[in-house]
Formats: sequence, structure tokens, C-alpha cells
Amino acid sequence: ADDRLRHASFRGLREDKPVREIVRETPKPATVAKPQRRSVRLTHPDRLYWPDDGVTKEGLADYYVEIWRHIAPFIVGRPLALLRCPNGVGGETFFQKRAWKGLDGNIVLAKDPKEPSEEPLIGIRDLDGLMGLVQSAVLEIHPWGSTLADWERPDRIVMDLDPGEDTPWTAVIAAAQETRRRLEEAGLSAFVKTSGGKGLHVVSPLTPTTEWPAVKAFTKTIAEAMAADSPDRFVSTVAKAKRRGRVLIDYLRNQRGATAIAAYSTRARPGAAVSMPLAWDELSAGVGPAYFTIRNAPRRLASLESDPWAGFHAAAAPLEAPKPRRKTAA
DNA sequence: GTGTGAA
DNA sequence: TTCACACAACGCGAG
DNA sequence: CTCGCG
Ligand SMILES: [Mn+2]
Ligand SMILES: [Mn+2]
Repeated sequence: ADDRLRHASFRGLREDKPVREIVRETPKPATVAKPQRRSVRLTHPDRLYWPDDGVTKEGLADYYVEIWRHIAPFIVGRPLALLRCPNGVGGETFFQKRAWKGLDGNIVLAKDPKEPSEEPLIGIRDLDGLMGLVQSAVLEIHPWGSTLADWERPDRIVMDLDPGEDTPWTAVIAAAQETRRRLEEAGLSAFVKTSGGKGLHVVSPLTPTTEWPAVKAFTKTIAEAMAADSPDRFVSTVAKAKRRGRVLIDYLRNQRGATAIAAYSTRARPGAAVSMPLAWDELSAGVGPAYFTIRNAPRRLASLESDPWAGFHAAAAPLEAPKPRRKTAA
């Protein structure tokens, strides 16, 4: 069913070239009952949150109900930073990390043990919580890398790969592969997703055994090594001036309190893209960072033989103290 | 999107 | 009752 | 210290 209008004026549209298995024709028989949207009522369900794309508030809720089982492990039980856009993309937007007056009852308060006198942070427990976020006009969900069960020991690393101006997409793919190599060399597994914006994220699941400062130091070492080994391809500092033609290896997502866009979260930009987990062999010129959207993501997930990130949580490994490179005799 | 307080 | 208005992050690294 | 950054 081809629904809702697409503005003909929206240029830069991907001409849905079928990319191998990325989005399959025949959906798998859908048998599992979808979780129903329950107690949370949406005000203004027909309000356009992505006006250029014809996506409404209710469309956003439908998307999250549909992909709930995929997104849940990445957003439940963690402090969340939120990007809210009550008037949709194009209207005023603001980040919010602390509880507010009148927040939905399904959104939980989480007092940061490191700042007992501050307002609590925000979390969710279940689909109703996510629906509460939708009702609050949350268009982007940015979780911490650690959980409410263990604030100080992250259970994932994110290497955020951002192309500079004039950096070809193939260079971002190469950066992801190089990042993967180095993470695996350290005994970790590495998974890749589009960011829904301009780049890629390489994500490693961790067993939460190492505290933030050591985790950050580890990721900084990787970023700086990459920049040192290929100064023409990579930079590890955020200053934009030096990025042209290169890829920023942004390791600073890996600090206490820092966040990165969640897998499957929508982005508050024209196009209604989402951050989409991929298999490594799906990386290609034809699948850009914003290829997957609210519209085509559910189709992809319903038709995939196997979720490329199915093994994500089982693949968690401890971050070992960096081994001495090789022991030199004597 | 929501609570507040003035009109 | 209506409506204008305020409010909703913040820490880090570079220079 | 201010500024840019995400
Ligand atoms: Mn970044
Ligand atoms: Mn990025």
C-alpha cells in the first residue's frame, strides 16, 4: 500500500535500487502478534513530524511498535538523552536529559549516583515508556553506553565515524573496516550500523567489567593509532577544519554521560532516516548512511533471514588490559 | 508538549 | 477559559 | 579562558 504523499519537490531521493538482500521482496510470514500500543494516548496523532516525508506522530508510534523487539535492548534500562521536536522537523528542537514536569508516567526517573542533588535523568522500561517518548515528541533517542544496573561500567563501545567535507562514502566504509580490525585484534566483536545521519557507527558489546576512564582510554588509543598510521585518511580530533577529505574517528562517545544515537532510532532530519544495523558485507556504495528510513526499515526487518545483530549481546567480551605487544627476550 | 499565571 | 510564555544539556578537547 | 562540537 503506497500511502501518504511524498513531496515531489524533495530531491536527493534515493532511487530505490534494490540492493541485494537489503530489502527483500517477499516478507517472511508474519505470525508473531505485534505488541499493542497500550495506555499511552497520543495527542495530535496526525501532526506531521516529518512534513517532507509525510510521516506523522502516529506513524512514528507505529514504527516503534513494529520494531520494538529490535530496539528494546538498546534503549531499555539506560539513561537517555532525548532530542525533542514538538512541532516536527523544521520546528524548534531541543535536547533533554533530565526529568521534566508533567512527564509521562511510563518514563522512569533515574538518579545519577554521581550527582545526588541534581534532577534525575530519564529512562524507560517497556514499550509504554517508548510510547511516552513518542507522545513527548522525542524524535531521537541517545542512550548512554552503560546501564542503570551499572552506571560506571559500559556494556558497549561506539566508534562514531564522521566524514568530513568531500570525503567519499567509500572512505567511511574503509574506516569502519579498519576500526573493526583493531577492535577484533583487542578481542572484541564489532558490529556496524548506519547512523541515519552522515556516517557509520562501529559498535562492540562489552561485559561490564571495566570502568569508563579505561574504556575511554582504550578507544582513544585506537582512534589515535588510526590517525597516526593514516594521517591522510583519518583524524582523531573533533576540530572540523582538519577533516576535509578524511574521516573523524570520534571516540568521545565513550565517556561517562556521553551518548550516541541508538540503533533503530529515528533521526530528526528530512528523510526520516533511522540508524540501521547492518551485516558487514552489506556495506557498499549503494547503501548510504541515511538509506534506511521509517518507511523501509520495518520491511527490511520483517524479511531478513537473520538479524545481522542477532548475536550482539552474546558476543559481549571483557576489555582486557592491553597486552604487552610481545615479550622481548630479556 | 506541558505547566503556569495573567488577562 | 484562553492564551502568551517559559522551559526543556553539558562536558570535553583544542587553541 | 572561550569556543566548537556532538
Ligand atoms: Mn560524531
Ligand atoms: Mn556520527
